[in-house]
Amino acid sequence: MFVFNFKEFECPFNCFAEIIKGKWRTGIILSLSGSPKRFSELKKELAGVSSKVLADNLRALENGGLISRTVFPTVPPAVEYSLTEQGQELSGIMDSINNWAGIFLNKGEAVTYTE
Amino acid sequence: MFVFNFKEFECPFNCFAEIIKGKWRTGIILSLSGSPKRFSELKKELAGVSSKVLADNLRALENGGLISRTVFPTVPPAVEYSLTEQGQELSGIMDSINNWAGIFLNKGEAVTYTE
DNA sequence: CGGTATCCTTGATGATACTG
DNA sequence: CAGTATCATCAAGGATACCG
Repeated sequence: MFVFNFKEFECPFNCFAEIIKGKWRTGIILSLSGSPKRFSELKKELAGVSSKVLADNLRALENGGLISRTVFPTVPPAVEYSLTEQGQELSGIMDSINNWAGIFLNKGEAVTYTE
Repeated sequence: MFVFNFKEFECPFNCFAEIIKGKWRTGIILSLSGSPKRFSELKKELAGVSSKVLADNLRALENGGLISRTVFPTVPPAVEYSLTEQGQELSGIMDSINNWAGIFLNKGEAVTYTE
């Protein structure tokens, strides 16, 4: 699998777009902003994601320095994912986004589309 | 073509993800945040986009209330796209994103934008 | 438990041609 | 000028099977 290096972008916004790209990465960041989680916990929380796709995206975010992966050498193995410092800053940005979109959605109720 | 209604999302972040979805919508918003632009100007600025894809995305953003489309009944026809009030608020959010990503790209050091 | 390895589907994008 | 109509392409995502 090809993992793009986020840091190779010239344009900051293209970099951001790559980071949150696809159907699952935003959910991963949001979930980990609550607390560190194990692979199976993430898979349960992100209802519908397959192991392959979840692993692919976790690898991309880890490679980009936004999350970190800690292996506990127990039997059976336990792996914990958490946000790095940069990942936590990103989750702050996502809070702003969440606020804006929340307001946007409420304004939407005032709009009447008569069809 | 199917145009999703942004306002139908429950989750604000999914709503935002849908709004900026794909390769071109962020560029459209950023371009229009500078000044209103005509179809051909946008196409020139977003190097590589096809008429079809540009039109599809403009339609989606217009439908979502983020940009507005004004037709001047001249010959040949002139059409101007601009941000709505909600679109301008979104571009403010995108500025925050741009700042964060700029810092991220410089590995955590403060970025100074001297203009 | 936490993944990989394959194969397949699907939808966004791109190329090209055409039009009021 | 500002699109629409078709068709082709390609990578993200999903299904399933398997493994240390």
